[in-house]
Amino acid sequence: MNMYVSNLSFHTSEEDLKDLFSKYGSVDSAKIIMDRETNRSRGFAFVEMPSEEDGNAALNGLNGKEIQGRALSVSVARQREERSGGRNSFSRNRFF
DNA sequence: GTTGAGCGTT
Repeated sequence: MNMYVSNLSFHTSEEDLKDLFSKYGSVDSAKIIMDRETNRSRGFAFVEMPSEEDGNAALNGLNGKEIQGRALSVSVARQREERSGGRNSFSRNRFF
């Protein structure tokens, strides 16, 4: 279960997300996206959970949850890219 | 000590 967490506070850390999501189930990893050039938080993150039912529970439980002054926006993440073996750009069309 | 919609460096 890959989830997209947006509207984060700039003070929120990955551990904060792990702690929040772990209340609804085991969290595989939480990654806050930082600007690659400035290394500053971009205010959104991705959280991966091994269980989808726990993931949905966390999604429903944490979406709109106010943390550190900002209301979290949780949704199912898009597919980032084909993991490996992608040899042409046609693989990007996830609907085919 | 900066900012505020968004889908990530492999």
